[in-house]
Amino acid sequence: MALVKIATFNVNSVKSRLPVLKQWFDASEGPDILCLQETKCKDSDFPKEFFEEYGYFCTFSGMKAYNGVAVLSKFKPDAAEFGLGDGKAEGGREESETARVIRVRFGDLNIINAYVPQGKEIESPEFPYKLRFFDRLLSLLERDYKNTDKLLLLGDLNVAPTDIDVTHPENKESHVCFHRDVKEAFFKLISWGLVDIFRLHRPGEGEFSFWDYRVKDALKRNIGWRIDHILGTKPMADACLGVEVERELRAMEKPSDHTAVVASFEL
DNA sequence: ATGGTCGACTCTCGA
Repeated sequence: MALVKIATFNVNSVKSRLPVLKQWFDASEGPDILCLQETKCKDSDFPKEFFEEYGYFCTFSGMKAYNGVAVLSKFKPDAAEFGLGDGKAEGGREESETARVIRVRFGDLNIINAYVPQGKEIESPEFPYKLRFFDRLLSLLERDYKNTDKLLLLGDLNVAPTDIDVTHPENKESHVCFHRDVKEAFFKLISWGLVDIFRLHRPGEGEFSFWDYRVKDALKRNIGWRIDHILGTKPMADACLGVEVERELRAMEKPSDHTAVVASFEL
């Protein structure tokens, strides 16, 4: 049995976020497993050495300018896979899908780090693509895992599933991260056998992971969204001791618009 | 309050 801290953080460019990450790692021990999204750099540019100095093994898959995911871990992964693995990437989207999903296994612990497409606008082709992406995540769970496995699905899922996950739900019904169709897709995924572990430990209002750069004093006024998620099977929910939202990272110089969410497990 | 910024890459797009 050991305490294992597992985190998700949309960094909006890993290279520009190194000072924030450095302060975080220096101030505390740093999570044991850190899932990043929107690293925005190709694999040859990934700042591997930075993370290795803090004792992390690096598993990453990126592309120039957009998307990109990474799993930094204090344990060496036993296996790693990229993308949804269903051979169904639509024309021209192969590269971006590989840069949106990483699956890593440590013994019997399975981690899926996902950056779900944002969806642009309801009337755009990107929105139905986003909905299909959720369906394909569900197919991946059905295909490769059991809901009795130790499994976490975490990352920027670009959906605020309930009214308390946004600041003003009444005017967000046509937002791609709050439309009923995307909430339905989220709950369909959940119903496979996942628990919203973040929400389980933080049931109150005002628990957000993202504060838009464009909203004046968004962090101070706490105008945000809960779109970064830590979902897990029941064995993982049972093993979770607590969840922390690292608001201080969002308050630092040159923050990401998202912050890190960290769950502690007794595994 | 996705209006207002930020990051990557050419100046405009994506979030």
